Amino acid sequence: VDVEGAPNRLRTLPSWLLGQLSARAREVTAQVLGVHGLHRSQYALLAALAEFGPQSQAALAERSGLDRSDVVTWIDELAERRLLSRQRDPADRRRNLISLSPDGRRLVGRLDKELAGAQDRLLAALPERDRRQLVALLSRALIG
Amino acid sequence: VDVEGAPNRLRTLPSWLLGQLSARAREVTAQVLGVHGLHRSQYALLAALAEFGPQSQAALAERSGLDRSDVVTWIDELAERRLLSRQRDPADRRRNLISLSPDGRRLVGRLDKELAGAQDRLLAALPERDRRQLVALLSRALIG
DNA sequence: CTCATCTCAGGCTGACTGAGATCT
DNA sequence: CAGATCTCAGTCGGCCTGAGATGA
Repeated sequence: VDVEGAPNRLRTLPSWLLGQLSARAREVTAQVLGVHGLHRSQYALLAALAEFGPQSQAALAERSGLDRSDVVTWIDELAERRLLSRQRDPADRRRNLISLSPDGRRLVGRLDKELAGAQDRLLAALPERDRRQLVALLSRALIG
Repeated sequence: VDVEGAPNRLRTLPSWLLGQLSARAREVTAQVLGVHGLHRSQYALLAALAEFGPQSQAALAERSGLDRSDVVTWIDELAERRLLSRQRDPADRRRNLISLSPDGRRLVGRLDKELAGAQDRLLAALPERDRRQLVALLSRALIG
């Protein structure tokens, strides 16, 4: 998409700019994760597991911002690839306790580096200082 | 989505932050336009027409960042509501010349104001100065 | 019984692809 | 002829809803 050729009404509209850049962000991250046969949602799940430890699918859905229904399917795949394990929680047998496997943990480390590279490509036009500024602004807009 | 409860790997990833804020942006703009029975894509078309004048559907697709196939359908609706007119271009009969109607032009003026209000809600946490900074950073990232 | 959790089936939308008809 | 334009049918991925089964 050629942003410069777009009408001023769009080129100056924050919501439109966000949509455009977010679309590019999707592409670069999907590309990186695709190499490992992973979906962006699956990285979110692995990230939540790496940082918060073993937990239920409901907790994972909440922390990764995914829908509980979809978590089922993503976890199915990850379990089959032995990146995590799914076992009934003995303390509450309604729950599945999801735990990252050693392979899963190693993969997260790899993905972190490769995703950092993807951000570099996405924000190639911005110097480091501006990238930090952008992240700060986005965070404040989301949290405030 | 609770951004603060998300894992650090996501909370600090530009692509993820963009995705989150862009999702909210979609909501607020879709809500505003929905009141007028319009889709976000249709506003993009009206904006391109308001700024660049009568033009072909292909030109509209290019400038609004939409797919040529989808433009057909959106224009169908807008034409039926008399917000624009669709007529064969006498100079090149492959083309449809799309022109904004007086009603269409009036509506664009209204939408501009209402969308500005939507941006205010989206970025309520940021003071005016930071909003300009955000727009500048997004533009530079997209253009560079 | 009520509520939480997981699972599955299906719907909806936006973005795209491919092919055909018309015209330059 | 090649190439541009418009149209339509259909696909695909991401996001969501609702209902059922199990268990606290």
